Amino acid sequence: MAVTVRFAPSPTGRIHAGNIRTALINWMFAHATHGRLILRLDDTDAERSTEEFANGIREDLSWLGLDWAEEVRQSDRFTRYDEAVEKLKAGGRLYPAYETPEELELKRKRQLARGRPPVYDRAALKLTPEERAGFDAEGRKPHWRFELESRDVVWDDLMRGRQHVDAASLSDPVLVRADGTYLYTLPSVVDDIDLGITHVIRGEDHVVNTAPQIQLFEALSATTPAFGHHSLLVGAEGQALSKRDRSLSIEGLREEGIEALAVTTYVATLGTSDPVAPHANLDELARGFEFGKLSRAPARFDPHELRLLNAKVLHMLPFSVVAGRLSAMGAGGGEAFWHAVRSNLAVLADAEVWWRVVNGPLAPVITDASICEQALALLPPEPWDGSTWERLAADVKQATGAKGKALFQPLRLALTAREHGPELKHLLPLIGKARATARLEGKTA
RNA sequence: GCCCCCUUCGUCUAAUGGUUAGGACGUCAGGUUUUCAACCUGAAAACAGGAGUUCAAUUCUCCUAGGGGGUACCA
Repeated sequence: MAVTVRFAPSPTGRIHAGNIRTALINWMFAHATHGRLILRLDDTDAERSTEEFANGIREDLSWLGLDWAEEVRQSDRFTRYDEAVEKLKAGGRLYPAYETPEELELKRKRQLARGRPPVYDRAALKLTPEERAGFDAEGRKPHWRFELESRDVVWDDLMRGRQHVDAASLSDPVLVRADGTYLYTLPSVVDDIDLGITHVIRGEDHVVNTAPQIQLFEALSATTPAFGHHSLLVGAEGQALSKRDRSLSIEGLREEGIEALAVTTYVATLGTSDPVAPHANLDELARGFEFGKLSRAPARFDPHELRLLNAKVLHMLPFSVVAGRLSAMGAGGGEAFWHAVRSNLAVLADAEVWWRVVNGPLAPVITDASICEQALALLPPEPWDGSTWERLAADVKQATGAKGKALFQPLRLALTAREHGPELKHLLPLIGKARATARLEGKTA
């Protein structure tokens, strides 16, 4: 059976590095197996879900180059969930409970105080028909719980190996709220069934959820998919990743000028036995993907390391990939320009500075007028190429007797107005004779 | 509180019941580029702690500590 996986964010916020890891693992697995990735928007919570966030998620995924074969949203599928509810009621697995959230909270506190796990006591299961009728007559609306079978639930996790969860230690999950809306559990399972999901790949925060979900698949007479739970990312200090940390949001990273490929490469190789090193594209990343390479320990997401990787990724990007963005920022210059400056960039936007150096206008910095004068006089006729600079430097050296830093620093400052930068050998032909002449004369050009 | 998972250089990790515990990133030093970056070479740098099993434990077992996750009418 063809692999079908899904990435299921809830559009109640923008996605961050941790979500992207889940998305990326799903994408790489689908890609490597020629399977399908479905984007599922878990928007059953109408209060907090917005179209704006949904757009933001699509935008972030697209920017990263993670495409999906199909999109579904849970808010379109309520009739399917209603049908599943009927089936579960008919099977005797769904029961109404009338406790208020406050009452449940109190029960939990009492259990905790006695050193007991806060597991629902199933009081509602012991209600007589008369008692239920009484609550209904009062106008109290029940919420609905799924009655778990008290047994050890076992599955072979794609990343963690054989897992056991004792369902007897779990509360019967609420599937339907008192107001009739759905919680995450049932829609997720019904969607996985209807969409033919073969592998549920998500973060380890869902490990325990898997037990009730497996029982739900069974109660709905469906085949259970394979499950895989990856470890979660933590921050540079080992702390849990916060959804509010903007430096970790995909939007924030993009605004900072980080390359999409740097983000995907970093997140895909972090916490794996592969070195964190630049890759040419997503395909290459997907080719190396194996569940077994993922460590079970949480990995640290360090923005500083990401920036270092970003520079390396940038240095190997071919001109064709950046041409459009360079001209969008007003830096023309073509391939020669790109190759001259790319290894001096930390983020692509830095190219703009060098474009001005090459294209002007630029006010030169004259620190040694006589060297500049000599250079001016010795400027050869165009066309200029990669050897022009070396000849010029040699000629000026001979004419002035200056050498080393005393020779090169004044020329660099006059020609580029800064102390550091790409090799003048590559820069000089791009600057051209007209601008070089003017700058050596101390004029802005 | 209870349950599950995890712990090897600063970071991501490899390997193994007997190894000089390997690699990558970073750091430091040298080279190269008469600048910076890039590049090349080299160096420093780790088995969380304690018991036990064993001729031998980083590796197996237990305990402790630390980290992560779960324990919702969140997802």
